[in-house]
Amino acid sequence: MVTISDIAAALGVTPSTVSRALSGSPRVKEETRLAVEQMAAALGYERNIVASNLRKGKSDIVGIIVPRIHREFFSNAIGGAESILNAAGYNVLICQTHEQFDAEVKALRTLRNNRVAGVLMSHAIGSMDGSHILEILGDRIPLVQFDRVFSELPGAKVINNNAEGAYQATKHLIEQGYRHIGTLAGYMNSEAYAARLDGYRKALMGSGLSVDESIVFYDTILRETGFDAAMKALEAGCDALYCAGDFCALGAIQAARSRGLRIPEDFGVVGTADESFTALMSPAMSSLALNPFEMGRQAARAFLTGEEGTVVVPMELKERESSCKTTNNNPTLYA
Amino acid sequence: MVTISDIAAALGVTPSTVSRALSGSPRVKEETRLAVEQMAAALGYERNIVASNLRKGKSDIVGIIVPRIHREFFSNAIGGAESILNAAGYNVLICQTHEQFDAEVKALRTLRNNRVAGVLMSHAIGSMDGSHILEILGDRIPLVQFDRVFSELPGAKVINNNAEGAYQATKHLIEQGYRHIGTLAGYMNSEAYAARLDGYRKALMGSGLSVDESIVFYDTILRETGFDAAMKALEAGCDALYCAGDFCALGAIQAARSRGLRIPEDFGVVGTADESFTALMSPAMSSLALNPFEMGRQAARAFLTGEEGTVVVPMELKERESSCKTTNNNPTLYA
DNA sequence: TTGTAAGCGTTATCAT
DNA sequence: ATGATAACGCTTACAA
Repeated sequence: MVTISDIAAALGVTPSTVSRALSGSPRVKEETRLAVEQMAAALGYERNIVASNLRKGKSDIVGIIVPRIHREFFSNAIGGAESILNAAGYNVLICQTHEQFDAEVKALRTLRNNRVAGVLMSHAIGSMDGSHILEILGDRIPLVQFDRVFSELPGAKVINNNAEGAYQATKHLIEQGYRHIGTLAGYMNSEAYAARLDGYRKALMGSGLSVDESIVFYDTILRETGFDAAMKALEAGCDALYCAGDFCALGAIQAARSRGLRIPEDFGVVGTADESFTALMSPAMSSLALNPFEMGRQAARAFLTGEEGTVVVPMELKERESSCKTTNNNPTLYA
Repeated sequence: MVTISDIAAALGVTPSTVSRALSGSPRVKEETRLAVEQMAAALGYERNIVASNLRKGKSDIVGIIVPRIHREFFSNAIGGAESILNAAGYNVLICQTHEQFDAEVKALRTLRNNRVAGVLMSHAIGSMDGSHILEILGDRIPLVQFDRVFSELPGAKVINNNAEGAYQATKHLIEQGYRHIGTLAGYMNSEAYAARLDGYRKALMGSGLSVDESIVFYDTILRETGFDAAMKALEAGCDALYCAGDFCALGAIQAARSRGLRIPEDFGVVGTADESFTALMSPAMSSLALNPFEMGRQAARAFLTGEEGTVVVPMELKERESSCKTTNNNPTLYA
């Protein structure tokens, strides 16, 4: 591997001059800068970033920790962060925790030991609080939390406006004529799910409908548990469900079908996350989109600017067949 | 940040001793090793991997270059590679090319300049050959190509047995009673698609059916182009299509439905890639799975062992509703 | 404008 | 078993 010393030797100057020339310092004669650049090209020189980073005491790598990259939400969030970070000259080191506390600790240590410039993270379900994050990163490595955040930690945060989104989704169901609307609410130890339940309640109350706690179902985010909860909801006389996830919403649709109900005529469903299958299935499922790409962008931007506030990214209701018995402006993709 | 010198000073020994103690050298007295370890823990020391790597002239980072991480195939392949590499003490730096040659060159340079231990890659559609790869990585950074490979490059390769898989998929359609089977074949400048077409042809010929070139459609991998090609196939009297992708297969199903045909009774479809929507839609789509997780694992293993051969990962036909007019052992998820 | 020299934190080669 | 020293490749005061 050719180094700046090789270039210096070939030109009869010192490594410092070469270093200055290559890093665009003004304290170099135009003539020598040209000579250095030409020689560098001729020898096929490429700066050793490892050495450069060691000397400068900083890194061009930003670590991103997520539960699993194959979840669309996270891969899109990573894509959004990357688009901003690459443009700013940073590279991205991605770690998965598979929702496990131990893996999260290991990832944090790895990033710290690699002296990354910063960490963007969405914590594992297995992490009950953020004390380990603070302890490992210290106050030298900036942290930006997104989606799954520990409010008690300092630093920037990027979250969705879950309450507002769920409010809109529920209001949409009301406007479509559904009158006994339940919810698959998810896990209440997650701030995001709690906020969605809040929005659901506010929408009902705001429309003069009562909140029936017997059709609020907790801890249901999988298709299977969504199916079971929806069966109970049907027995309780529900005619629609706002679901805090897409997979449990899918289960709800299957449950309604197993009872011979038509969707959306007899039963309405809105999911959350806008997973790609929701638009492809038949009937196409309405879903509250999380805008992960934008969340990733905002997280990256917060890292770059160093602003420590909380950024709220709007959600967007995708109205499709499964909840539109009145209007049908978003027909299924199936002709 | 606490360094080995701090530990050394605190114990009245030299940095060399501390370094040896911490890296498990046998040339350290058990007693001092213990003292060093305790002091390291007490001071909260963590090895500076950047410095270590510079000195050792190697890195614990493996670069992975893919077109886009949000494609399920690639995020799963990355997951597979990561599972092996993390266990072996490596970390993973992920770069996306968005299918563009320029971005691929930039990614290769970034990884080279970071002196990564190796590169696992699946090249962009925009890369017409692999000369830039060889030129940038040289022979110092080991390269493993997976899925999209340039055969002419040296080094390890991991590919699917596309010909065999497409053969099985087409044979399955024949066994289900379809008799005029066309194909949406994809791009012939990709070795993977060419091999699939080959398998399709062999299956027809092996069953005594003739290959009708008028129902072999090229350059169709999107839903939209799949729809258009399928319409032509229907006019030509096709009763089934083997599709070299899942999205064009979705288009084909939509085309058949738009003509009032029932699936699978009147028209059979098999896609390729086993995208998750295929199992969720109705009718559930049969698809030839690519086993991306296993491909990632094999790519990582090839890097670790240094073996330079070509590993062939088997594909797996997922028989679902869209192609099973005889048997229906894989009903749709909708009850 | 360029050179000198020190140092980032670690590890390897000597020597003791 | 430990210490002294140099070196990995680069950057940056400081000096000239």
